[in-house]
Amino acid sequence: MPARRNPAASSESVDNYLKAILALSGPEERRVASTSLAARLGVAPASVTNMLQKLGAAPSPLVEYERHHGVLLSPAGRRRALEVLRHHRLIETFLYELLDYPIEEVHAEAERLEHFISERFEERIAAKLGHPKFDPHGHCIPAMDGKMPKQKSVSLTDVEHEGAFVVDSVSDWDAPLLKRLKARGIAPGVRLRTRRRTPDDDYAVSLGNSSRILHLSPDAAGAIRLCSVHH
Amino acid sequence: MPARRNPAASSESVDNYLKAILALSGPEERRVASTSLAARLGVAPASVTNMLQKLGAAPSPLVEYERHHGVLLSPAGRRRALEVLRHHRLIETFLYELLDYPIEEVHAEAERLEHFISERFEERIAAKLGHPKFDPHGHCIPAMDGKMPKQKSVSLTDVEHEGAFVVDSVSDWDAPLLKRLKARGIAPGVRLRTRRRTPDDDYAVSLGNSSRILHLSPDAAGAIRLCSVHH
DNA sequence: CTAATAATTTAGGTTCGCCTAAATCCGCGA
DNA sequence: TCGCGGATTTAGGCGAACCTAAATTATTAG
Repeated sequence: MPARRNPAASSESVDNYLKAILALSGPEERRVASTSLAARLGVAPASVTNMLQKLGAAPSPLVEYERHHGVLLSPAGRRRALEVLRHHRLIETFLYELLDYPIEEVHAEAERLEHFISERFEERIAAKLGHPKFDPHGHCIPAMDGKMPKQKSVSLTDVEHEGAFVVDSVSDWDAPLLKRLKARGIAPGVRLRTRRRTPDDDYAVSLGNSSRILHLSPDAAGAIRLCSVHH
Repeated sequence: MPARRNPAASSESVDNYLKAILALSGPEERRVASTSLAARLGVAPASVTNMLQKLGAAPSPLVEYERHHGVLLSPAGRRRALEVLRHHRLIETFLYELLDYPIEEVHAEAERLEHFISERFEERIAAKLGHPKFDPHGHCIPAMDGKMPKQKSVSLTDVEHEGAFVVDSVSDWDAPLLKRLKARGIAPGVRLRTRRRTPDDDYAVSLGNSSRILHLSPDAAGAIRLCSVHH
């Protein structure tokens, strides 16, 4: 008989759904709508529904899915998602630190490799890197037990008034955008001052001690997360 | 319209067919029978026929296939096969040299990753390793332009002095002998060091890093072909 | 409260890579 | 030359993951 495997077994595709749910459900673990998943994954909404039904109906489900009410990771699903995220961020760090990749290329490569590396590979690069806690974008790397300190940072879009911040991370979702921001000097660790927001969709900031003002689009602003530098 | 891709586009599966054909057609580039491919790939013969038909009928074919007469790599197919082989051997070297993998684990990991690394990854690990010419098993790594010096193997009976080798193949015409050798740890891929030959018909070798010495009969020695290891 | 609109699901179809079972082809011995 | 057996191909299917188009359900404005 043709060895049929567990329908909810991890596959590249399943991994990507789990990662997307993890990302979209945020720290409060909100339920995630299929439309947002579809947008994020670049597939048709109907495909999402299909997949979620499969993932939810498996003997040991990876998600908790209810028709018309979005989806949530099950404990097993969350575990797997965090493992893949750990892979992703470790690989990014590895490519950047040990293979001298340009920062804007690490995401795409990690995105492919994260699904295929073994436990041993994970363990070895983590060791070579000295068990890093942050990837080159400033994102926190989940520990092996799946725990991850919640990062408290704000999106630049949420900041309405003047203030001094440090760039905590820049979303690595959109490589060209990442590159453009880098070219303008915006990268993790950089100090940044916000201006009061007058026109609603113009984000004006200045970098370091410079008084030169940069104007960012809402898209760009949305990709930037900040930590305040008071006290 | 649903962006249908080139039917002969490279995929993990296609890569594996090409690799297998490359391996089985040998240095003289013999035509390869579907049965041997099926055996090597662990799939049904019918599946092989299917795949070969697709690969051969594509706009730019990767193989030259004729029904009932086996298959041969096209120039493009050979190029791709050598690229994947280069990936495989570079990755093995990388895992062994830079990530301190145990030698017996490098193959399985490389087998998965070879399909997914980018040109940049290839170039970077090659650079870090100093553009190695041989993998940790002693196999030659194809150059980027696809050229690869043909490896010439020697019979153990022709080796008179000490040296480090890799078992290239063990003659299979004498099954019991083959089995006995395997039981003693001698099989293709195994690293083997020869001793100086003092009595004319005693072949003394040791395996891997072990210092234990095995004594082989002329018959056994004649069945073993070796490649030298140029680290 | 109802109707329009937006989100979601169902139904039916595709490609890929694999499988089994049933032809068919080819070379070799009688 | 005939026919037999092994090698190979054809025919018909399956599951995964995707798609479009056509329901259906939820939400929200009037």
